[in-house]
Amino acid sequence: MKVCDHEAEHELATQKAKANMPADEDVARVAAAFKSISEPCRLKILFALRQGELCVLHIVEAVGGTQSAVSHQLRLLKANGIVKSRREGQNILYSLDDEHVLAVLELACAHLHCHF
Amino acid sequence: MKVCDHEAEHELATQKAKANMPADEDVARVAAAFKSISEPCRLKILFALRQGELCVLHIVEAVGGTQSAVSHQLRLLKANGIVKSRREGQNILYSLDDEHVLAVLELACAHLHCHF
DNA sequence: TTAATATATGAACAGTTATTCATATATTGA
DNA sequence: TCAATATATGAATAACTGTTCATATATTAA
Repeated sequence: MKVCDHEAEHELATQKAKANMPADEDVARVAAAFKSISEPCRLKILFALRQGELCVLHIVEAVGGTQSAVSHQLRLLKANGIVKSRREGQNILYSLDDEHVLAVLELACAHLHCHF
Repeated sequence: MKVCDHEAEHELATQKAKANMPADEDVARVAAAFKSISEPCRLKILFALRQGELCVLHIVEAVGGTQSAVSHQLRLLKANGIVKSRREGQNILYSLDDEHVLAVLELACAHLHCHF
């Protein structure tokens, strides 16, 4: 069954692409991670957390929106391993989960020729 | 107006977070870029293109789904600067836009402790 | 224990998005 | 020019997701 007119040349690349395709379940994990940082509201939270730990109301102050909305978004970010949190008295302090998060942010900005 | 009980300590971080927050328009661009690589179908396309240039029907073969769905997704990826394309005869050959794309993919996998 | 502060969460609605279907455009060979 | 192959796209529907509102939980101070 012919697929296109350059079968011979690209057959190998197609075979390799199929062979190296991660399992659906792994693709879903990566997709979920990216999805969690793909909404403006959540992305703003990450930009805010570049400064270090912040409690929820300070995040609300920095990114705008309601306490409830920010809290929902923080839960999603945490569930996807993008941020982590610890309690300190009445406050929950959030921070970026690890250095990968900041690195991905910076790569994306470089790709888009941004500088912040 | 008191926000929480550690005002003094974190006041500075909050101020810096607000001062360094990119403009809404820039946040939206970054968000759009991440959103375009946050769906399993589109992510599979990127994984396939790690092997190099592939025509549409070969991509369809590698990632599954219909020709139409893949074509719609490719358009989105291209509009967001994630992939590029060139015509060769009857075929359109797609490839990753630049090295940042692969780097982001690899960082994400590292973050999730994947190895592919 | 009671009041105040900080954070989290369930349900519902509104807006967004992926897929499908039918069809259109573009290139090539006969 | 006609047929075949490869790719793209508009419209419609179905599924998903973010926000809001009301309320719940947790910590601290009095």
